[in-house]
Amino acid sequence: MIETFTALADPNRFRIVEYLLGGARSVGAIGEALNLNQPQVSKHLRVLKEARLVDVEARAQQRLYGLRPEPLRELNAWLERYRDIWDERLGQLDSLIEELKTQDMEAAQRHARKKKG
Amino acid sequence: MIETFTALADPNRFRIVEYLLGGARSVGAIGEALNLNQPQVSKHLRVLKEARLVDVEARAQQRLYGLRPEPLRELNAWLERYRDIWDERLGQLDSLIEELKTQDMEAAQRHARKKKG
DNA sequence: ACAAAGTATTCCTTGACGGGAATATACCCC
DNA sequence: GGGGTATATTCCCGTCAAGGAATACTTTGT
Repeated sequence: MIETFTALADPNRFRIVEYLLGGARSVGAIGEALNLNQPQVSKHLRVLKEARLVDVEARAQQRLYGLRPEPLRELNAWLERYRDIWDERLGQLDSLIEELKTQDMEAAQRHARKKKG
Repeated sequence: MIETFTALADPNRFRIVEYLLGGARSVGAIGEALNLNQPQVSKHLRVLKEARLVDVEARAQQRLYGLRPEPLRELNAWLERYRDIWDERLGQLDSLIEELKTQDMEAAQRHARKKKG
């Protein structure tokens, strides 16, 4: 998780990731598109690869780098644990909403029991 | 976005955020719980505050720090743009699935046309 | 085998960041 | 208002990471 954040914390690496959203690209293409020197592109891609954010496919003498899903999934899973904080609901209303839900469920149960009994 | 990643990239700041998931806490409580010296806690909280990940509430001479939703929401929104990559589907199977869906739709259309005609 | 294209690695320098220690600031209570 | 508590800030130092330049490696085509 921290490695993911570290990898994405660098502006140029972030740009690379954003760029790769358009599909896998070669090192040269990335450098040209983002106006970066080739060595720095390779170095950033190394960090991204170690963070499992990208993988490589050899294509002749080129290397095509593309995004990988795992770290993004983990990021999403991590974020889920904070749902109570960032989700639409404004916190204060939480308990109220939960209360209403509970009331609904209780009402439904009463309803079901009535039918049965 | 990058500021969010930067803030969360530091191990101790990450730990602080995780700890605050349990609710707002004072600087002293954070330091004690995570075994950090008070000045470093204050410094990390400063970074987190500038990244809008936390806010402060004065309580006597204590300061209660709590999580804020905005950056987490932004993170979620950013992640959404990568859904095609990290969502359940395993990438390679994507086109196949899309194909099947299309076939289903075509079948449904044929079906509908038959009924109509 | 050689030349060229594409990429990776190394070396160096510099700036930013985190931790420790000391100090400053704000608030409370008597 | 002085002393104590809680937090913020400053200074210093060591480390680490990013960029530039040069170089090494690998694959391809002839």
